[in-house]
This record gives sequence, structure tokens and C-alpha cells, in this order.
Amino acid sequence: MNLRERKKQRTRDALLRAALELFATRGYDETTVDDIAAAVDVSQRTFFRYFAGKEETAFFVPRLAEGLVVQALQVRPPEEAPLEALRRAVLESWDTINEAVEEIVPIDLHLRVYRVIESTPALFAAHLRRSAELEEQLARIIAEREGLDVDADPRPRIVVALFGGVIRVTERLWSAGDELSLAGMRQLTTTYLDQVGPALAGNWRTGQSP
Amino acid sequence: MNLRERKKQRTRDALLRAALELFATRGYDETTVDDIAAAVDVSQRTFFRYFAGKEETAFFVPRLAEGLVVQALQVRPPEEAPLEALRRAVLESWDTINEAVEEIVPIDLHLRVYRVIESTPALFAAHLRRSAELEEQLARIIAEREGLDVDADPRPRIVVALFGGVIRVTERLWSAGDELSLAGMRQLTTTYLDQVGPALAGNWRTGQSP
DNA sequence: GAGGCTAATGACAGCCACTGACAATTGACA
DNA sequence: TGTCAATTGTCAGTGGCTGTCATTAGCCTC
Repeated sequence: MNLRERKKQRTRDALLRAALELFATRGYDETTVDDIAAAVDVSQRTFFRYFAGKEETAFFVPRLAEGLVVQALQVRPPEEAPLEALRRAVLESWDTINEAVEEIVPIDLHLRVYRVIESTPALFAAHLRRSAELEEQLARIIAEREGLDVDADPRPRIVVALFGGVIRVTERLWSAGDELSLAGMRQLTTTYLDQVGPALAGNWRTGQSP
Repeated sequence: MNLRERKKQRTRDALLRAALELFATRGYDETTVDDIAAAVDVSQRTFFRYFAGKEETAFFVPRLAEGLVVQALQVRPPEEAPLEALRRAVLESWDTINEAVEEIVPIDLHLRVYRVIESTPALFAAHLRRSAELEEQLARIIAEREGLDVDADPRPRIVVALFGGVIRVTERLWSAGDELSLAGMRQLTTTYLDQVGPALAGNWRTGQSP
């Protein structure tokens, strides 16, 4: 990589980290693009040459994570039931996300930013839209695994929607609590996924609440 | 209602209809607030005195519909299982939405706008966020019906997430097709909800696809 | 290693959503 | 009818984002 490329890379990384740091400390709405550019000492115009918008910086890590989940699901053995495959794919991807990102964005910084995403309406909305797109991809993979036509059979999308719903419920709970670690998230996710069966079983009022 | 109030009401309605009409014909991003204000012959500033933002006009009907769903769920007999109650509440609310809105916004206009919502990234994201908030409300009602603490027991939120997921899958499919009527939506919804059981049943590969 | 080429940057102007402030208008009501 | 308050228009400004064009800076060749 020549000097020019290295310089670009450094500018991009600096902008990214400056943006995330500002979001985490000051808040998303309270951070202007000018602030970010100023922190790296480049013009605002340069920022927009590296990122399509302010939002894009906030979703840098989630974007990588989504890619990992898709990859992980694709290599799951096809004998696994859909929900099982999804569960393992997600848990697996969290094991690898750390090393995949740490050098560009410290994972702790991302966890702080994640809280901002969940608590900033504009970002939360964008997050949900991204999740919807990811779910569409996952549904297609599941359909393929099962040898189904995703546009003719609703079951793949339904299962993925259920799975995604549980994940989102977990994310909300996790980001609202104070156990902000990957381990905590992992823990919560498994216990919540274990509740899917009970939640869909007949009568709640006879059993015991967890 | 005195003259002043009537005038305000007329301005509000005119802005709303002008906005929706423009969105439906020209597209959301291609419509500026100035366009909307000009169509009603008021200043841009006046538009913002009636609506918090451009987005708000697009979600006028969905907003009413959400209220109807909440109401409908609240009066469902508590013996009904959660999914059954949700299903009936939604179908019921669609029966009433027509008369509740028709005089302000023709339902056909809304259906055209709904397509725009689904196909415009910014609006779709906002739609998902609104849905998330609605689901939170529904989960609380379900929890209450079942005598559970929504923050201690994940099951209400999980069931509602599943239900919401199915609804969203149907909405997408419906808005992508060309059967743009309430009846069509209703039809799709019931058939999809009927697929929840099969989707969660053991092995897909043994049974027949619908 | 000087000079030409191209990619990256900065500076500037402009659009659009949205907001605050203030003055002008217009309905309400005594 | 005149006073008061609510509604509106105008203007100026902020922030996200884009197009344009001149300038700068790394790259590559002779």
C-alpha cells in the first residue's frame, strides 16, 4: 500500500473514531459533521467523501457484524433446524467480531455507541431498517437450506422474523441495563431464545414465570 | 367551533391532503415542504406550525390505525390466547379504520401513500420505529391480560414480536403486489397468520409447502 | 530529480428540512 | 368599534448534504 493509500486509510479511521467518540460522549444529535471534521482537521467536504452521511459512521461496526452473521449462517450444517442454525450463527459471529474490529474501533467504544443508537430515535429507526434488510437475507439463506422458494412459502420469513424479534427485544433490554459487555449480551440472548418455546406453548397461566 | 377553529381545521386538512397527494404522485423525496405549502397557498412556516415535520404528514393514517389496534386489543375477552387476541384486534381495527378516516383522507389515497412508505428508505425506517413502539404497547396489554410483569417475563414481548414480524412480512408482500385494497391485505394477513403454526412445527421438509 | 499526470482536498455556493424572533394581520369579544 | 389575543408571514440562521472548480500532493516516467 503506497503512501497515498495509507494516508487515506488513516484519515478514514481517524474520522470514524472521532465520530464514534463524539457520539458516545456528547450524543449523536449534539455532534455536527463540522465537529467531526474539525477533530481530524479536514474539511467538512472531505468527511462526505469518505462517508455517505453522518449515520454511516455510527453503523460501521454493526455493518461488519451483519456480514459475519450472514457468513456464519451460510456455513451451518443443513441438518440443523432453522432456529438452531440462526442461534448458533449469531453466537458464533459475536465470538469473531471482537478481533475483526478491535484495531479500528475498540469494542468498548462500540458498546457505548450502541447505547446511543438505541436511545436516539433517528438512529434507532435506521437500525431497525438495517435489521429488516438483514432478516431478508437470512430468510433467503434459510429457504435455500430447506430447499424452499422464499417468495412462495412464508415460513422462512416467519421464522426469521421471530428470531429477529427476540434478538431485538434482547438488545433493548441489554442496552437499557448496565451490564454493557459482549458476555452479558451473549448470556441474555441465550436465555431469551430459550423462552421462545415456552412463549408459544399453550397456556401461560398454568406454568411458572421464569 | 368558531370561524377561527374552522379555518385552522381547513388549513390542516388541506396541508395533509396536499402532502399525501404529492407523495403519492411525485414521491416523498421529490416533494419539498415548500411544494406542499405552495399547494395550499400558505407559508412554509405555517406548515411547520401544523406538523412537526414532513414525515408526520405521511404517518397520519397509520397513527390513527395504531390507536384503533390498541383500543381493540384492550377490549378483547381475556380468555383468548394472546396470538388470537392480537389477530382479532388487528382485523377488527381494519374494519373501522375506513369510516374513521375517509372524510379527512380517502382510503385509496392512503393506500397509495402506504406504498411510498414501504419503498422510501427514510419512511420505511420511521415506519419500523413506530411499529416497535406499538409492539411495546401491545406487549404491555398482553402482559396485563395474562397477569404478568412485562419486565420480568419475556414471553409477552416475544409473542408480540412474532405477531409483529408476521404483520410486517405481510405488509411488504402486499405493498409489492398489485392488489392494493383493504380486502387484499386482510386476506393475506389471515393466511400468513395461519402459517405461524406450520412455520414453527418440527420438520419443514416432510410436509407440503402452501 | 524535474515535470507532467491524476487523485485527494479545500473553498464556495446552493438546496432542503427545520427553528427562533418579530412584525403584520385577523378573528373574538366586550 | 376598539382592544386583545391568536394566526400568519417574513427574515435570518443552523445543520446535513451536493456540485463545481481551483489547488495541492503523491506517483510515475524520462
